[in-house]
Amino acid sequence: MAQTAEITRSPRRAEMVRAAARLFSERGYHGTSMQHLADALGLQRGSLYAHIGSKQELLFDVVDEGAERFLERGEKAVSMTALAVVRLRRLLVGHVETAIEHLDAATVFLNEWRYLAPDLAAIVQEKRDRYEGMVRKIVEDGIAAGEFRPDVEVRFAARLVLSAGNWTYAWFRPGGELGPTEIGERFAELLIRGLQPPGEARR
Amino acid sequence: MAQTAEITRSPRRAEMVRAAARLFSERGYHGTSMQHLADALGLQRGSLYAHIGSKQELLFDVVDEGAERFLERGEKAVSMTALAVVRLRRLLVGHVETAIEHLDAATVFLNEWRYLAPDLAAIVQEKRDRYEGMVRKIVEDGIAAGEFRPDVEVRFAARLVLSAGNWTYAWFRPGGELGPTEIGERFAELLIRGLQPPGEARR
DNA sequence: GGCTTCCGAACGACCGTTTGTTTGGAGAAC
DNA sequence: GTTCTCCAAACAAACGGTCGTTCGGAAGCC
Repeated sequence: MAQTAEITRSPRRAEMVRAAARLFSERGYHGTSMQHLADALGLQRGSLYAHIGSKQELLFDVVDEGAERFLERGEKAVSMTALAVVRLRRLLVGHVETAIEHLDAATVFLNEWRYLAPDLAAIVQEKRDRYEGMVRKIVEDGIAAGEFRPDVEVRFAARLVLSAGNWTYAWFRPGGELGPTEIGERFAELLIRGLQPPGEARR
Repeated sequence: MAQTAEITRSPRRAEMVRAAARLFSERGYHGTSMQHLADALGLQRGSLYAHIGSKQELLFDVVDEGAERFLERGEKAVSMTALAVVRLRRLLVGHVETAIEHLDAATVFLNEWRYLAPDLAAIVQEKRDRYEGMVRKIVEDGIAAGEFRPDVEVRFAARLVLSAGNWTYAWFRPGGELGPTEIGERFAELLIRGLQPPGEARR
């Protein structure tokens, strides 16, 4: 064979994954052709295959990289020795920071992962579940410790928290008045305290 | 010309828009071919063009239909004569209900609208802004009336509310234990009261 | 007959991928 | 210092297939 497409992680390959992350996030997976990617790197279409196995493999690399980053930050937050409120705040700030620092990969991770083939999707699904489990753990701890209302439904609250966090950077534009950290903090604040003033009777 | 692609809304055409909504939501706009659509309707590829002008036109119809439904429900909620808390609750319940009743169109409205050509995207953007404005209005009213904390940032809170609402049906599966109305209500509850018990000191 | 609806073939363009070959340079051998 | 060998990187061309769209004509129905 003329060229072997090994699984090696060369620096050139990393460049390609990065370029793919940007294109996939802008145009979507199916909206991005290998021609687009080749153009972005100043290459011929076919030359890409000296470094990658397939377009699908490229998608997996981008998505998995995104997942790993969230997991890393999340684990730090859950394993802290602190009040649930503090840990939740830390996780949310980390979440938003990670998402915005790697906006392309995060966008692809959220919007395009469903185009992964079943076996690859399963790997990512497991990591998503693990992450959601972290949020649930914190909420559970908070209820047990009396920091959160005893009547909040754990699974529901966790989903809501992630939902809000995941949509946040759909409207984030770099150069706005608020940085990632500020957004994360306000975000946690609002979720923990709610819109109502403290002590307000329930309506 | 043999076939005129008018702007008429025939019943057959509506069928096509509905089928397109389902396919676009499942496979994405670029991941759906006219062949897929023709198969779903038991037709030949070319036959579709007796009813529609282009694939892009089909996307616009699906997205715009989704937008209109949200606006209709939203307007009912803002224009109510009631406490801001009540109106917010009503808007959120309506939002989730609408989204789930028309899950396909809502999904396309959220995930695929960015593939609209600039002039069509602008029309949808205006409607999105209008909807966001409604949420902002309610939050503003709530602050003015003392129902919400005076220090909540209106634009930020509104975005957060919509963010959470928009991701909610990404994980909604029909036949689960909770229906759309229940989800909407719990959703509003959590956003208004927060995770913390009432009267809890701020940490 | 006129209308709507669809078929079936064709259009040029582009898709992701494979292939054989060329290129430029690094390292060893002389 | 010149040759020779080797290798990774990229090129250019082609593969079979699919893309969205057009169009002439054939049915079916009023």
